[in-house]
Amino acid sequence: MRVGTAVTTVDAAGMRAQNSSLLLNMIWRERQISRAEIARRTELSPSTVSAIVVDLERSGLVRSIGAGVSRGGRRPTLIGFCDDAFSLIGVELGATHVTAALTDLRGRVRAYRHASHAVREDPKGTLQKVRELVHAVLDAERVPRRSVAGMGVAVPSPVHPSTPGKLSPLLVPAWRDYDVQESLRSAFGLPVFVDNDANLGALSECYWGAGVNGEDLAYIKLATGIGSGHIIHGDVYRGAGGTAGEISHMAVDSSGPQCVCGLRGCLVTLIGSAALLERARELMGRKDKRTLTVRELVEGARAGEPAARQVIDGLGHYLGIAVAGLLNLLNPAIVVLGGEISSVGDLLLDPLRASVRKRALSTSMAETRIVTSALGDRAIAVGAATLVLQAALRDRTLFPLQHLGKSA
Amino acid sequence: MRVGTAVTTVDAAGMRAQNSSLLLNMIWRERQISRAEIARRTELSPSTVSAIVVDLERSGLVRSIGAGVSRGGRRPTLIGFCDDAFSLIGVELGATHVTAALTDLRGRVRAYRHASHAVREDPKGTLQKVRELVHAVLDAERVPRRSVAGMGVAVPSPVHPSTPGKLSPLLVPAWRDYDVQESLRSAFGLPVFVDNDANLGALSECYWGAGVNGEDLAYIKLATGIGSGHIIHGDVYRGAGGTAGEISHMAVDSSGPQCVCGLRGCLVTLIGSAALLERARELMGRKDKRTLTVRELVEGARAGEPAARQVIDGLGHYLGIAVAGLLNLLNPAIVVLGGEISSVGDLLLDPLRASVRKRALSTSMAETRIVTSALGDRAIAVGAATLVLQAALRDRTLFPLQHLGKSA
DNA sequence: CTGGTTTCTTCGCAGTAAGAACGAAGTCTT
DNA sequence: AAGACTTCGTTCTTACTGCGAAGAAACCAG
Repeated sequence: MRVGTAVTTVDAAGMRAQNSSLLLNMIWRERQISRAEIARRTELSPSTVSAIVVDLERSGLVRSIGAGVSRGGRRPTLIGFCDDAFSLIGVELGATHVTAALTDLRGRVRAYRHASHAVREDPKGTLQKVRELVHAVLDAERVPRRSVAGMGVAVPSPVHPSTPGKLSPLLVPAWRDYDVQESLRSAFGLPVFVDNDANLGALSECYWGAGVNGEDLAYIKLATGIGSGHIIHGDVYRGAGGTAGEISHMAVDSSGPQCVCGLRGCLVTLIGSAALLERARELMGRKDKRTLTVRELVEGARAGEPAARQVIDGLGHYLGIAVAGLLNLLNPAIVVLGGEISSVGDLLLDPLRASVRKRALSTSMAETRIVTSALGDRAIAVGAATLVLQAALRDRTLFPLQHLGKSA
Repeated sequence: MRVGTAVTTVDAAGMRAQNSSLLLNMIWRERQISRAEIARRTELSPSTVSAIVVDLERSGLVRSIGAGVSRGGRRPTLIGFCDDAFSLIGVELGATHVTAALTDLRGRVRAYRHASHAVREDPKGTLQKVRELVHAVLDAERVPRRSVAGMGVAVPSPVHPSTPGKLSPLLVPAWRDYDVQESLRSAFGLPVFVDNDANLGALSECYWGAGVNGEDLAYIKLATGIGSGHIIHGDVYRGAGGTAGEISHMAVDSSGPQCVCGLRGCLVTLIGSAALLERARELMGRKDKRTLTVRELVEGARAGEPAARQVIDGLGHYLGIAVAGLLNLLNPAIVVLGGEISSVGDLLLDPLRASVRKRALSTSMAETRIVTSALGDRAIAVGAATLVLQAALRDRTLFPLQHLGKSA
């Protein structure tokens, strides 16, 4: 039985590593902070704080950035985090596209590439495409391989904790013989982290979006399928088999339409992109016209088109049933809606909140904020890069050694 | 932003505390293990292991229990955990009853008391009753106050993390001015831990029941209301506001009966005890007879009564919808059903599993076991005591100092 | 009985954080 | 403007921890 206890043994070096991480995290969070303030907050002794800061300075992760305001005595030296000390790579594999982003340690995108590709059907070509895009973003900013801490990859499939590189053979059968993590690790010689796209959307929101200060966050990705990602105690929650958050086939209306999965009224048959566009076409009465896109639906709703508004209202209604269940079950501090359709903002939030209010415990509802994402279409790729950042802030050794010369 | 990193600073004493906890946990888990084996598994040096074991022996938590089998050389001395070193108190507050259990450090009940009481309406009398029952179980085993590590209390209400002693003013308004934790702490001078009953059922299963070896576990309590508790990474998950797992009003059938909450087809209106008994009465055609009990329903189902079987089938059907949603959302390793009705076993599990299979992702379904509880009606009280055990195994200082004399 | 193995303890060593003392750099009062 | 007081950061000593080598004890095999 392994019942939630620290499983890590500690020696002197481990003690230093732990305190060092703690400081690194604090400096990263605060952006600038003095040694004295760190000592006060951590309750570490001033001498210890100084010693660790020297370490961190030597590795190039932090540096002095001038004096702060006095508190009645000598002015403190502010220590700042070096956002540019290392770069991160985030890759997003969608159903039909591949993107790569190069970010700094503050989640800022310094280079970005996008390409359409039949990801599901063509693993080999996809991996080749990824290599091209990653090289492109690295070259665009002339970033040496040495200063990259690692690579995160978002995949459109659940990821089993014990085989992080493998995609689900049921959902993406063509990838059966491919290992995303292994092939990219050997291609670039970098640490590679893989996770589900919705999970990384959640991580992105937790770090750079609406989830700031929130420990427990739920993210719902509205797209072809409906996926959710959950941050619990600041960490992505993956479940025992890595399929936590797969809510496409949650039943919300037993009298709804038949789904390919065999059930009636699955979330995806009611509010998946295909269903929404189909409904919009019906209401607009333009069956003959060429394919409608989500973008057009969003623009229509914003322009006040009744049909588009009606579709969004329906989305809010059904999504509310699922969100209410999620609130009662998980009680997150915040629910963030992502995916292109979420850009309609309040047009979606108003009916959604109304629907949720009717169904959720008033206490859990009162403590939960429901918002739409403000991070845009790069959120997933940035979330992938964030996975590396998160790991490296915990274990400094992930930041490659460099700057071996003494910085007087 | 506090993004899931160790928030604890470490010094030399903290290092020892952490390693000490690690060893204590291992000895507790293994029941008996040699120093050499501990050193191999933890990768701590033999000298360190010996030193810590001396510490633990001095505090009375472990002791030598003879020699083990040789691995080709000197026979190892086995160290065993002293299950009787301290006692734990677990209290359960139900809607209409109060129970108190005295357990050892292995979850064995050494004394148990039960009393009916109008808990919801009478806070003052309830607390008085708790004091009586606790004194009774202590006296029954002649346990001195000194050897009790603490008291856990299960309450029929969500518990907000920041105010653990307060019950929900919405669900239990009469308790507005009472603080369970504070009043019992001052009454007994012991550490008091409070949590929701379903959460503690989950904890109980994780330690003593079906969840052994499972880190992620979901427990569903089938009673007047439907509550669920979740163990995530070995810890009770409470959510941001403490209301995680309140699934009574999860919507599973939009064409179902009207619920007091305003919605149609809430779980509780379909499978709450009242609904099940009502349905059974209808099917049995004995509207005139006196009130049916859950016990009678269980016995009827076991005896093969068609009406009872049909009610259980319906329970399995609806519960399956909720469990499927839970699997897709949280993907636990195991789902445990508790509450009196769950004692029908396979009669419930068969239709439940069939219902779930139709709705859950096949991958998450494949990895999840669904079982009924085997712990009986004391599970919640024992879970409350387990809350203390869990805390004390992490932080040894919760075990009160005694045995100050040298044990040569 | 002898050589090899395993277990556990003892002792010196290295690494870490704590704490006291101190100089440096400001602020504030007079 | 001068001196007292406060805060900041460093240096040095001390205490504690875990590690590793060495050794004693206990056991097995031939």
